Amino acid sequence: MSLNRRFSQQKKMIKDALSLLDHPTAAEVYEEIRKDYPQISLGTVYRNLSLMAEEHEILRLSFEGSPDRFDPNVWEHYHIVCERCGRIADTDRSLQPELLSRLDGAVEEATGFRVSGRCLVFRGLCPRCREGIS
Amino acid sequence: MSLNRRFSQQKKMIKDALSLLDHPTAAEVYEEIRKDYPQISLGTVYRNLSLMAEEHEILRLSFEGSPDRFDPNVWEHYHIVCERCGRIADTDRSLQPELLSRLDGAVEEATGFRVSGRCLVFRGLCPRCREGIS
DNA sequence: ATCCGTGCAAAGAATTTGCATACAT
DNA sequence: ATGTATGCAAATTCTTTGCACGGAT
Repeated sequence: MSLNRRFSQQKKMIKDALSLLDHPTAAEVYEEIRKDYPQISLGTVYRNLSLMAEEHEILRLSFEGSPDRFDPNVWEHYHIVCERCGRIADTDRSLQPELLSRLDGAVEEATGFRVSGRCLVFRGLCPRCREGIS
Repeated sequence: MSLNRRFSQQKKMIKDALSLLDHPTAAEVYEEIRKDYPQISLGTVYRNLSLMAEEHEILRLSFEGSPDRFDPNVWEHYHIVCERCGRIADTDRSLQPELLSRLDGAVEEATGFRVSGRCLVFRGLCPRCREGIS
């Protein structure tokens, strides 16, 4: 049942924009590509991003109050959003596996669910925005 | 500058539906209320939910692939979604404050952000869906 | 009597989809 | 030659908003 997917120049441009832009929305990817290739269509951007996310080639991220964002880093990792400027940073290296499995264990015990993954989004102030506040 | 908000029957129905339905979407709240009060309008449901969320009277939750959901429990708490049936459960009591502050601390150290909150969504299989799988 | 909240419908934002053509295989 | 992927535009889905009217204060 797996379809034969072809290589396309547009898909490559989309992946490039993804790495360049850090956690962009589809519209941001579209605008970036348009600089070099104005005939790109927003539908193509959405189509490729959705397909790649389905195939786990990239991640689709959902943040409250913003359109979906996309991430070429498919390793499970987590994010923190600056509540002042909206900047998004990865928290990967900060979360020891030991801490996560204790967390999962606690959740499993309390809910009876079997945990297979997590989506952790922290909120806070980024270094730049912390200056001049206190 | 705070406006005088009035009491309305509709707002009460919406809060009632919220507690009844666990993590419903606006459309689900709307359908529930329509059973008893068919003239309710979806706009009114959205208007009230958005206002209440802004005033921190309820929470607005964003899950990937689903419209926003609403929660009358305003204490910071977390959720787990069944990847088979979509059921959403709370994980509150399971997460010891000690574990969370270690998590926050690790994130702060790695990112330089100051953490002020988190939105934790776990993924897994609910007890019902685990049966008959292995 | 005032003026906020409602119902309705239209507008708006985000995303998906149908179709004819272009292009990778 | 075949059949996906594209560009375009229309369609969907989710959510917000403008306006005249009804209801809470």
